[in-house]
Amino acid sequence: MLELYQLTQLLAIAECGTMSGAAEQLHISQPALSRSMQKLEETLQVTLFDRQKNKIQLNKNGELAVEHARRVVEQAHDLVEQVRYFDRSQRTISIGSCAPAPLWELISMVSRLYPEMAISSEMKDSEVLISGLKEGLYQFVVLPNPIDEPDLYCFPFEKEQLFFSLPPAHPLSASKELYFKDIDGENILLLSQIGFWRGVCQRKMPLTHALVQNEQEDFETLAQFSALPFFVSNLAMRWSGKPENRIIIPIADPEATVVYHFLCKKEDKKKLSALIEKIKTDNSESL
Amino acid sequence: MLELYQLTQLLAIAECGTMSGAAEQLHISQPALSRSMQKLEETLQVTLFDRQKNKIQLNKNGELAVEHARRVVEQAHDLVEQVRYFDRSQRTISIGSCAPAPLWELISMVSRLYPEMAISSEMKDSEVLISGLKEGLYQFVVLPNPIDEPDLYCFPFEKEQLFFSLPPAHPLSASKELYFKDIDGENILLLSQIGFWRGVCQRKMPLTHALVQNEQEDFETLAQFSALPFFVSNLAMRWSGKPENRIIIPIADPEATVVYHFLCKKEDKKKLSALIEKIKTDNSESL
DNA sequence: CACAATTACGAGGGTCGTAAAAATG
DNA sequence: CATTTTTACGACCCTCGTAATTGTG
Repeated sequence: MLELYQLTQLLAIAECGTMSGAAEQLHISQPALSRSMQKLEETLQVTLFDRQKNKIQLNKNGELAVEHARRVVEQAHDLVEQVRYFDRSQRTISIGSCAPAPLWELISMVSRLYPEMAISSEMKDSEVLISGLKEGLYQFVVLPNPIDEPDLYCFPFEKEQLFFSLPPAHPLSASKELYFKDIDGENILLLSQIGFWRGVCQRKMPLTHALVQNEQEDFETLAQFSALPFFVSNLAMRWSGKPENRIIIPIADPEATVVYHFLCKKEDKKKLSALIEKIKTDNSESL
Repeated sequence: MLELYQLTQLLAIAECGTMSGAAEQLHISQPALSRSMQKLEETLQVTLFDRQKNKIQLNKNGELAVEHARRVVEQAHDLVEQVRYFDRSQRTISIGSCAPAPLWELISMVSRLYPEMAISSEMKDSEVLISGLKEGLYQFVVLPNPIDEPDLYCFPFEKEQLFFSLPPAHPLSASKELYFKDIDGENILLLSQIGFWRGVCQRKMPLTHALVQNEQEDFETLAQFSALPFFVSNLAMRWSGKPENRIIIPIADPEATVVYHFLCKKEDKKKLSALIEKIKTDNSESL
């Protein structure tokens, strides 16, 4: 009977050129390898090596066998990888979101409702999220707008409202409300992982130079010890509190307010019913 | 360690749907198969079956694993087939010929000169022989004419001269020589395996109806007990003797005489030197 | 003399089969 | 009660490692 271990051993010999070297690489003794290859030749009913008492070399048969063995062993390796990956994906809920804020609540909800599942989440553009949802890359996604498609189930999730956080000394700090254009051109502090807000910012404040921070911690330090304007939102403040010594001024542009929408395949609606119920009851309570 | 026998067992289960059935098909006991699959799940770190005490069924992981396993096992099978086939081809001399007569002598020569080699021979058209030679399908071929190509080595091998074999009562049996057209239109007896002679016959005797015999034995019986004309040649008579009670009349058309040519790759000339030498010395003796 | 491959022999791991148990329809 | 899967136990095959042999540069 041909077995995979024989093929991997054959490949090791092909790599090393010598049996003793291959045996070392395989963590077995030379005699074991020698007999194993004799057995392989026996099952194939073919000689694989030119033997010259003191050294061996693959013959034509051997070289052909090595080519095939490479493919077989590689495919066997793929089998293990793929099955493990698939199994893992079956036990993982993948969430896609257009912005970070919805994930804060969703991840905690999901981990409580489906404690046996692993959770993975990522932020992408709306088109990527929708196609990813359709391909099964995500179990559900969060978009900044509703979507009406026959196979997809969509409902409003929660609202995020953007504010400017200004130092008290800022000339506009007394305003009741502001527009993006009022601050446009000033340096502002910005986090890098803010999803679609990044695009909103660039469109509405094209003249502004953003000091982008990759680390949450760095951002908070700078937010506390600099006089730079930055954004906060109702959701951010709910989770992290109001920034100290700052004036919070709502942004009046319609783009500064979004209603996030939960989106999943209709066929997955049942699987996710617990989550959907929870979201909806929370929504009605918060009204 | 993943092994092939586990994958074949998995495939058997996928085919049978039940473990006991698969065990029977594999000629092992159910418990052995059950534990083998448990071990497979262990090495993959994944469950492959839905277990319900009394019956098992492949789950999603299992179905994916089966798909991959099919490929792996199939490729492993291919490995064995291909390597064995290649080894055999290394130990086989394949001869291609345009006609049967040259093979009679060549095969006996080759089997004596290369007693460890298997011999395979076949008759094909010239173009097929030449392309087959270039592709390595044949070690050498025999053509009815010389070929001049840079990579090929060619020399005249032996001459075959065609005769009519007529019953004494035949109206033309007293002729010193005959042409194809003299017999054209009569029924003649013909063997099926005569290579390019078949084409010669059809071109030169378009009106003749050939009674084609597939079996050498049938042909000889009919040759002996019928009054039909048939062909013989110097080579055929050297090997099988002159037909009894028959008049042998040479055919004067130039197409009735061919000089067979031996043809091999120049790169194979050295390997075949023993044979080539033998042929050449035999040729010079026969002059 | 170092190094490489093969042969000999005993030990251990793993798969196998038989027997028994548990569960289902 | 027949069928199917799993667990338990003992047997045997087979691979492995150590040691010894042979042959080469």
